[in-house]
Amino acid sequence: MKNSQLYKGSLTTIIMKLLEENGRMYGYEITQKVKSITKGELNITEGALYPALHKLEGEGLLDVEVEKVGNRLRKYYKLTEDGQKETVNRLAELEEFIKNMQTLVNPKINPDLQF
Amino acid sequence: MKNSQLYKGSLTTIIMKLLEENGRMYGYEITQKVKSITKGELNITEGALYPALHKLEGEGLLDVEVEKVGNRLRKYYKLTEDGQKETVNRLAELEEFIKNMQTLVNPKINPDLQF
DNA sequence: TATTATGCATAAGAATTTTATGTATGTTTG
DNA sequence: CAAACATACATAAAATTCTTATGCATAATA
Repeated sequence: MKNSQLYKGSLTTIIMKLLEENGRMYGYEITQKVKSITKGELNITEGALYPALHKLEGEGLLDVEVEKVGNRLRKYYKLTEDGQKETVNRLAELEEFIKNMQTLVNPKINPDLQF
Repeated sequence: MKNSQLYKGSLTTIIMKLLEENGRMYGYEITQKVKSITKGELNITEGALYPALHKLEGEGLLDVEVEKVGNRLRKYYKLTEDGQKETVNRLAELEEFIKNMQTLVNPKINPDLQF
C-alpha cells in the first residue's frame, strides 16, 4: 500500500474480505478492485501485496491455483476453510476498530461515555 | 499500542485528536484516556507512545512543558500551530479511511458503486 | 512490606510497508 | 512501428511502527 499511514495493518483484512466476496481473485485484480472501490485513494503496491499473499498462503488461510490466460500467468487465490473462519474474526475486529476510532474522533456520538 | 494490527499507523492521529480536544495532556494521561474511551480494548504501550510523542515534538507539531506535580515529573504536550493544522488534515484522512474501510466491508451500503 | 499505580525512558527485535528493481507479455497511440 | 502504458508476477534493501523487555523513581494500597 502507498498511502495515509492509517492503512498500515489493514492489508490482510482487505484481501481476505475481497476473497470472501469474490470467491477467487489474482493479485493484480485485487489491486485494481481496491483502487476502484476507494476511487483511487488506496493503491496497494506489489511490494506489499505479494509478500502478504504468500504469507497468508503459508499460514494456510489461502489456497492458490495457477492458470495461464493467453500467454500470461495468473495466480488465483481463494480462502481455505481456516481462512473463512479467520475472515469472520478479522471483520469483527475491523468493526470494533472502526467503532473505536469513530468514538475517538467524534466522542459526542456516544453520549453515555464519560471522559 | 498492543492490539489488533489494525491500529498500526493510527497512534499519532489519536494523540493529536486528544490534544486538540483536551488542550494539553501528559503521556500517562493519554494512555488512560484511550483505555477508558475504548473500554479497555486499546492499550497504548509506553514503548509506542513515548517515541511517538518525541517524534511529533521533533517535527514541530507538539510543544512540551515539564511540570512537577507533588514529587513527580509530568511532561505536558500540546499542539503547536502547525500541529493544529496538521490535525485537521489527519482527521480528514481518518474519515476517508473509515469510509473506505466501511465500503470494503459492506459494499452494499453504497449501491451506486459498481464492482 | 510487597504489590500496584503513576510517570518517564530506551533498546532489541518483530512485523509491515515503501521504494526500487527485475522479468515478461499484450495493447494502444502518436 | 516504436514508444508508452497496462497486465502480471516477484524479491530485496531500507524505512517505519510497534511489541516486548527492561530500567529508574515516587506514591498509594493491601
